[in-house]
Amino acid sequence: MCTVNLNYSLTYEIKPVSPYNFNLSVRKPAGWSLFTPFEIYNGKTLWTAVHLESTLIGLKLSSKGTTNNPRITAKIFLESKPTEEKLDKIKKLLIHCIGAEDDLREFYAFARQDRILRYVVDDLYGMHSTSTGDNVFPDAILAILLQMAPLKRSNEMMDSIIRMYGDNAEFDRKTVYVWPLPQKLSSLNPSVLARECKVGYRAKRIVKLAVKFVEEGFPTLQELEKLSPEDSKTKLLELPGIGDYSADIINPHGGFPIDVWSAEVFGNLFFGKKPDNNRQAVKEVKSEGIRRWGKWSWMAFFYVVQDLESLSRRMNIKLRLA
DNA sequence: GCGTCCAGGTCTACC
DNA sequence: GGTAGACCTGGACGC
Repeated sequence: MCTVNLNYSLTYEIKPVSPYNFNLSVRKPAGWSLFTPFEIYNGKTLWTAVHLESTLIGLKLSSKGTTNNPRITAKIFLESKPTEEKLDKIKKLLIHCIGAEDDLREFYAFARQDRILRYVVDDLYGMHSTSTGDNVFPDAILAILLQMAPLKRSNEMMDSIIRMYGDNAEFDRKTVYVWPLPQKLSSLNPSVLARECKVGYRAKRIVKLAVKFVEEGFPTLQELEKLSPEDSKTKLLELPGIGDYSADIINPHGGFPIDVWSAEVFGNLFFGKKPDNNRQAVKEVKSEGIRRWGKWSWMAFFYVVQDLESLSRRMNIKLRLA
C-alpha cells in the first residue's frame, strides 16, 4: 500500500451529450462502481480516483444539471501541476471514461421497438456505459476474479487485492483506494498472493497477466477501440486467464458476456423459462442475444442487468438478481 | 459439527 | 479440433 497526497487541484465543467443521468451513470443500480469499489458517493457527488496517463488522479464529480440538460463540475487532484499537454489528455480521457460523449438516441430508437428493451430504457433513461480508465489491467483482474466464484466472494477477493497492493489516494479530506498497477503485482510470488488475498488458483493467472503487461506492454482501451471489434477481442484473448467471457467484459467495443448466471437470466427472457442446465445453455443464449440485438448487444446486456428487479415485475418473470 | 457439492471460466492434456 | 478434468475457497445444504 502506497499513500499519495494529491494537493494540486483544478476545476472545470463537463457538458455530457443529453440525455445523461449522472446518478445512474456514475453509480450503476446493480452496484457497479465507476473506477474503484472504494469510491465515495453521497447521491450528488462522487469522490473517486484512478490512474490516467500513468498518473494517479483524485476526482470530485458533482452534478449541476438535469438528465436533459446535464452539466458536471469536475475537480481533479494531482500530486503536482501537470503540463498543459498532459492536462488536456487527462481531461479528454475523463470525458471519455464517464461516457459523456456517447449519444444514446440511436440505441433508444432501436430499444423502443424491442419487447424487452423498451422497459429498461424507460426505467434507466439517461444511463451511460462507462469505462474504468485507459488501462486494460484493472478490467482484466476483475474478469479473472469473477471466474468460478459467487459475486460476494469475487468482491471480497477484489477488495483484498486493492487494499493490499493498490495505491491510496488522499485528496479533499477523503481517502480512496485504487487498483494496483501491473508493476506492483508482476514481481509477486503467486503463492503469496493466493494466501494473502485468498484468490486461490487465480493468483497464478493474475501474476502472469501482470508480467505480460510489464514485459510486453498492451494496447490501451482507446487503442483497442480503434481496432475492429473482432481484432480487439482477438488481442484480448492473448492475455493469460482471459477467455471468451472475460474478453467480452473488457472489450471496449462491447460484447455479450454470457456466463452461468446471465444464461439463466437471458434464457428466461428469451425463451420464457429457466434453462435446464445454465452452463450448457451459455452458447445458445449468447448466440440468441447477438442475433436479436446485433451491434446493440452490449448496451442491451448492460441495461438489462441493471434493471432486473423492475424487469421481473414488468414482464412477470422471476429473474435471479445479481 | 462434518462431508459434499458447486459457483458470473479458463487452461491443458488427452484423444 | 473437440472435450473431460483440474483448479482455490467458502457458503449452502443434508445428515
